Amino acid sequence: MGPGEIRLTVDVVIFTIQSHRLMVLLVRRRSPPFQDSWAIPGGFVRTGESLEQAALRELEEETGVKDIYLEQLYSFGDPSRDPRGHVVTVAYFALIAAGPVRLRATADAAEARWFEMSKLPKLAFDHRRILDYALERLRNKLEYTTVGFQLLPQAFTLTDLQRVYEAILNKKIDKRNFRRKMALLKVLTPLRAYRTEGLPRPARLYRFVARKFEKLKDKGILFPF
Amino acid sequence: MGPGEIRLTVDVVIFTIQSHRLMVLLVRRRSPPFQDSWAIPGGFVRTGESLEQAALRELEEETGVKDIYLEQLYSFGDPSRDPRGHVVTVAYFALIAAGPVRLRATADAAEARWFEMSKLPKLAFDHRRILDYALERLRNKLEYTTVGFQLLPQAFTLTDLQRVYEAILNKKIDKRNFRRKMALLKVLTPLRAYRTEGLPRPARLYRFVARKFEKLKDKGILFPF
DNA sequence: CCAAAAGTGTTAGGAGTACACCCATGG
DNA sequence: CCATGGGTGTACTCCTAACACTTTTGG
Repeated sequence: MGPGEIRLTVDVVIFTIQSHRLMVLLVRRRSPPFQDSWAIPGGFVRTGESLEQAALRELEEETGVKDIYLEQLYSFGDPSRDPRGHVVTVAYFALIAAGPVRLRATADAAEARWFEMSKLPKLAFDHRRILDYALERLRNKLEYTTVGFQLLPQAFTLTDLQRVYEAILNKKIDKRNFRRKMALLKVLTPLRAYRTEGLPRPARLYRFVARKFEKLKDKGILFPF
Repeated sequence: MGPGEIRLTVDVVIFTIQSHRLMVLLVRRRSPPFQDSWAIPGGFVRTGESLEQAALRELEEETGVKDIYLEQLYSFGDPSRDPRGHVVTVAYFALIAAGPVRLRATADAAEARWFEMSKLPKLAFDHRRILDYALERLRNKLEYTTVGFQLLPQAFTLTDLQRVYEAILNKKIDKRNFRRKMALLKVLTPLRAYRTEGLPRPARLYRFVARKFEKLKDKGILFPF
């Protein structure tokens, strides 16, 4: 057996928020191994294609979305992870803003569905491990980057934002402390508009302003909730 | 061109400390492309071998060391990174305790040498980028993990430890603040012994005690120098 | 007027930072 | 006795965490 026999795939863990819950996109496998099991969307890397291009391609094939947050997660290469042979996968994770996403019908996967991260089905291959790792990374990044904002639409309320943090960290956060911290960070601009639908009292809408953020990392101001 | 034409390598960025300076191990290439250039040690992953096994194998081939700190860094897969074709590499970084390391003569690399991270030669492929990324990761990890201790022998003085932090972060740290923080973390046990050689006054030796550390991460006590 | 989510301030404790002098030893 | 690196404490600032009530609206 020579080195040429190793094959390379990318798998993309796609997160979003729905009803204040962290969701992940899974596809049902149509062929063996693990036929009919749920799996993280992914596929083989093509010759001449970068890893990130391959991940973006898989992402668009499944969801039709472009221009979203994408980050390399980790590479998994245990030779026994795929019964068909030695398949190394480079895992990515992607964040989609809360809201309806049209899932595409594809040739590869008959079915694609969002699952709550806290209610996962049995997964194919080592995909459960990949998902656990992705969640851990997302939790860590929440504390020192602005990934939290990537999961919201352009305009959102402070309560929306707090719910994102609570859903991912799986714990309650004090409302006053949360708002004070966000105010201190100065990465939010209040909009003229308010949200009124379904609310007893209108809630101010905000927008994330990325350019202000870079300096904060150097100043050590973070999000340690 | 099919997916089978992508080849997979591992490259291992091997750091150590010498004379209070952060050093990295490089090998001189004996064949094209980039013949005679310096490069990060690495090689093809073998079928049936895990990525970590491959990294450990390369590490041992170059240095003869085992049982050292090894962590996956990132995967680089730009199709133009190797002129011979599409070669994806999974980069690792390894930390070797300060002290003399016997570098092995190998078939692949005629020459292997330690270089100061601040005085690097021109490197083959995209290895400069990999090295920059490894240094960034090392700096970040220094602040919230115990990687700093991996670069020292079992017994060390507080000044030794401070020099490691200073070498990696490339800045002076206040001695009193550094020592107070280390005392607060309670991960060091003083030994009975002192170091006397070459010192005006003997310096207490310490040992790192890993078991005490895990809880600190949860408590949010870190190393933000 | 009642229910429900929006919005707001204070206090106490702990970590970070800046800063200067005495101590022990070898030559 | 002197040069050299080892070793120690204090004051201030700032962030964190805990905690409860008033406001605005729709029904």
